[in-house]
Amino acid sequence: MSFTIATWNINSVRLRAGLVARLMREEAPDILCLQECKSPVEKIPAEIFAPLGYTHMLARGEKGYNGVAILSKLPITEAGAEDFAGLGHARHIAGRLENGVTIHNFYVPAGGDVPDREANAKFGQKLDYLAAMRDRFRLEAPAKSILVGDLNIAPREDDVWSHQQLLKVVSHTPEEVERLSEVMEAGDWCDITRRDIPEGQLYSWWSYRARDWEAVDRGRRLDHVWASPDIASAAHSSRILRAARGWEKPSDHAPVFASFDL
DNA sequence: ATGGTAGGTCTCCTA
Repeated sequence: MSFTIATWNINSVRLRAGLVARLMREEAPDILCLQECKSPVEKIPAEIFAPLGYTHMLARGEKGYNGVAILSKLPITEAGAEDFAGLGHARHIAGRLENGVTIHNFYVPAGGDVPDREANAKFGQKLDYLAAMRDRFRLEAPAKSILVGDLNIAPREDDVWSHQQLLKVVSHTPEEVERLSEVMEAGDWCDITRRDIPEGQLYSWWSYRARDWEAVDRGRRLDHVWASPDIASAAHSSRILRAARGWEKPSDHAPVFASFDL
């Protein structure tokens, strides 16, 4: 069995339902994981996605914040939605395919502006969230599992436009990068995107605030596809659809893809 | 050094 999975921080699934439909028509991933849906589950426009073949939906939502959804052409059943670090936010949902593969879809807290948990509670929440993810995967080593989402951390020097200039910017601080590597080591996860594309600058997010995001190209790789070690070798063809950042009324994130032959 | 844009919502909070 082969399938393609994509992860995309959509920044309002209702405002950008048309862009989701465009991605479904033009790229047709079998499974599309969304973050920042910013919608209660019952107001997600599933009726737009079902006619395009995405007849299965798993989701957690809140009124104006967070929210995660898995839209799938393949049958998928819910395999839990966990409240890491007890924040009470809709930041995780898991599903299981008929072949037994588990898919974790995460929206890790952004962490505010100041990288100091004393001065900024949101940064502390981000670190706590990552510690809870780490503990979860230490407790139960993931098998036949894929982890995707907006992890809000760009771990490598070539995952940001300037390593030096971002060392004290939330998303690329050494403390966050260390926490993310602890999550990865706890589950023995493989960073599929970087295994497939090991060289060169690679970004999945460009700020709305840049005057000309494409020319300036000050991006960060915040969105990730990981696999457990038993299925990592089945993954291939990773890519980031940078063009989607240039669509009309775009999300500030581009979708990240990987395919699996299982 | 600063401010820049975007979305959602009981007008400011979050990213």
